[in-house]
Amino acid sequence: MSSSKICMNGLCGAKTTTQWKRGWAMKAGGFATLCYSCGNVYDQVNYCERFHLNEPGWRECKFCEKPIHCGCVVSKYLHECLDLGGISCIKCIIARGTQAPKPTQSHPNDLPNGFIPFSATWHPTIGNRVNGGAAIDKGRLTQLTESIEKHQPTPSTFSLGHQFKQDKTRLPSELSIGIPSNKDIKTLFSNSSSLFDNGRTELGFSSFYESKPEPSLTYSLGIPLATTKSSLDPDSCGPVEPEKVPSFKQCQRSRISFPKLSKSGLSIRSQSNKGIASDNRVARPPAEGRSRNQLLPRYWPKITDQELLQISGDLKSNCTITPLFEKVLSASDAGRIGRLVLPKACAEAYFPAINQSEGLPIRIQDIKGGEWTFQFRFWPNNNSRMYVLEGVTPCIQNMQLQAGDTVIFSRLDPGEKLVIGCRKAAVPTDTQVIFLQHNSLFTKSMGHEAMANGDQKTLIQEKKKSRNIGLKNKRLLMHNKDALELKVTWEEAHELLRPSPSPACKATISMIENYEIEEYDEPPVFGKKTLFTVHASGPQEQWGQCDNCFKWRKLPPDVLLPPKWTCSDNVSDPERASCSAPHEICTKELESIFKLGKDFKKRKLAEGKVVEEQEPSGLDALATAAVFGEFGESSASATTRHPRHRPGCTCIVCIQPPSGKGKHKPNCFCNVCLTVKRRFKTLMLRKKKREAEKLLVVVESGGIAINDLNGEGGESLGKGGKQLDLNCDPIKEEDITMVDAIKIGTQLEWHSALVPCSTPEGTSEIEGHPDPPVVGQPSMAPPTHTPIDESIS
DNA sequence: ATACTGCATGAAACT
DNA sequence: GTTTCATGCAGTATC
Repeated sequence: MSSSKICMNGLCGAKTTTQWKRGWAMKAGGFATLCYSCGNVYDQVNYCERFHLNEPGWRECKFCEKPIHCGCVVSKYLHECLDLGGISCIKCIIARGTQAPKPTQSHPNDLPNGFIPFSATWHPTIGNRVNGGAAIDKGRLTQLTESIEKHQPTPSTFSLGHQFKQDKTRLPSELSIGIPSNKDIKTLFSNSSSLFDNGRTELGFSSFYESKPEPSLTYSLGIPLATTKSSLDPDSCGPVEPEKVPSFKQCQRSRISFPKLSKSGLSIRSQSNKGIASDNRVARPPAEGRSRNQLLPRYWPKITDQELLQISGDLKSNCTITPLFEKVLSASDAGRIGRLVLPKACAEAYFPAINQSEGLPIRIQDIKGGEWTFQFRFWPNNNSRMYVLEGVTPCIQNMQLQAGDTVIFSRLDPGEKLVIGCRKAAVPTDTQVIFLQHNSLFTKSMGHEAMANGDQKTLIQEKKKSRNIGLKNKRLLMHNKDALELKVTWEEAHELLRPSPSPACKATISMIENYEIEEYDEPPVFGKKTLFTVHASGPQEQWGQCDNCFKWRKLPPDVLLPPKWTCSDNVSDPERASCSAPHEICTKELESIFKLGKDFKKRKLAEGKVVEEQEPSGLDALATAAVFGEFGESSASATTRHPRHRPGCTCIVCIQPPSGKGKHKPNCFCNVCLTVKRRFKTLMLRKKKREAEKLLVVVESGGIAINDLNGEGGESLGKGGKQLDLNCDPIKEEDITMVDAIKIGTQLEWHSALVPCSTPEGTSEIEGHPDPPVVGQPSMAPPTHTPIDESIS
């Protein structure tokens, strides 16, 4: 359909509109006409068919002096108020019609002349119509109003615009009333794509899918919130076919001149049914604005009526507040950088249009009445824009917000002043997700995928959907203090893993880079937690607690306890294989041990920042543990490594010096560093000795000249002899040349020069070790193997 | 060394 | 495949 007529919507500006779309069927015959540009709806005589004004045209809201169209729901200055047959001025939000909250002061233009609220009608073409209904007189209107006040059932609304997008979530009963089927609508609107681009179509039809009372969000701050549970007389629903007759509830329509219920709202309630996010927030489509229908539901304001009233009360102003959108603060939003990323659609819909990247300063009021000035600007981004508010830190801090909390932007009318509000995140949100994710991971690692039951998955999905902290905030999640705590717990959990007690469960031992790897066909089980004490000069001890008498029994360090363990299982110490046996050491000493263990854990937590930076270097933690063992009288902590490698263990895995951040200093005298130095020195001396002997044999037999050795054997050291290839096994004599030995000796001297070798007394003996040396710093190649438990985690 | 700035990147969401 | 947006990062400014 095309014509050259001018759009009647004075704000459309589409004076040259040449294309008109066919809208829905008119009860008078034919089809409504839609303005291609603004989506405004006209019938064939160019005026809105919705309210059937006696005299089409514009009138003025005498309250706010804004022009009011004939009642066309797409009029910029006329709020949708279809649900109960009323209209409201979008500027002053004072509604008139059957369901308007009664203003404390009468609107001068109350029930304008000629205004007749619509009611549902039946149209032979598209079935029940819930808009553009029959004309009724004022007497009938009064009657309806009384009926509404009498019944007050639970209204709900649904808008067609949403229906198209959110078809999947509609309740089965949703279209049981006089609403065209999707097919009908799609047919009718097959050429009306722009209709959904400007957010107007949603005003055209209403439906019902919520059973919960949804109060109107039409507020005037000077007006007490009226209870808007309401109804219409079923008669007003107009003639409909019996099988299509809407229920009483369906027939009435809540008067929403504001963001209405949405799919999201429903979704949230579904969540609440599952015990998550159990608030009664309902996401509402945003208020009028440019491209408002493009706003993602997650940005729809989920502000409760009480909160709105609270804000209204806080502002102590006789104004109307309109929630526009909200956003969950990301880590970067709430961070010190002071930049709040605005959803593009929201920024373009509700903030001033800006052409320059620098943007412009924008004043936003908080709910306490304080004024903040932010820089509203954008950055070019992939042929698009990224809108930010700069300088929000003071405001965020003032409101004591952090990542995960929500800021809500609203508009204060008259004056179109922006207001920023907030909502704190629910407490369990983050940890819940982390726990579940960890739980899922853990389950998986144990080979128990089946254990990740549907509830958990659902829970995770729900949380993901809710996006309180989105997936893009993984880092935030893991840097959370709770997460750190959890991480430690996770490591501890690893420690408790035991091979399945099943007799059929036998270990398959394979060698990977000279390390024994035990593999089991069956998933591990949790063992009993024990405590280890490490003395600098003595052997490490393990302590296990009896499940019966709760006494602590000393155990050999390599014993792994089953989940249930009692004194009678203490085969290693027959004297204390009974609960009646006394404690091995006095209670005070035990307390001391446990306190040290706790202190160690506390310290670990306190060093969370360091842990963050160093993660996932569990070896560093081991080194720390080793230091702890050396300098403390004794230490007790749960090992965080493979069960075989306890604190104090000096095997090649555990003694690897730290690398990267958190390196030990050259003059560090910790157990790890001293052991490494000692072993390296011993090894090199032994090599020197062997090579000298070999050379002697060669020289004596008139063999190879020394210079010739440079060509082959020297390669592994590099031309400058500065690089040492420790991937070769230095024990293999055939790989070592005299030059190698000399150069290695030089390396050792150089290393010694860096690290004053002040070997403690009693540790100066030459020590051999079957493992190849792995030295981290400063010029050594990193170890090539992956520690066992790191590969697990 | 630290803070600020403007853009780039890539995962996730969306179409 | 495209868009959005959280965050990284390099260059620059400031202390």
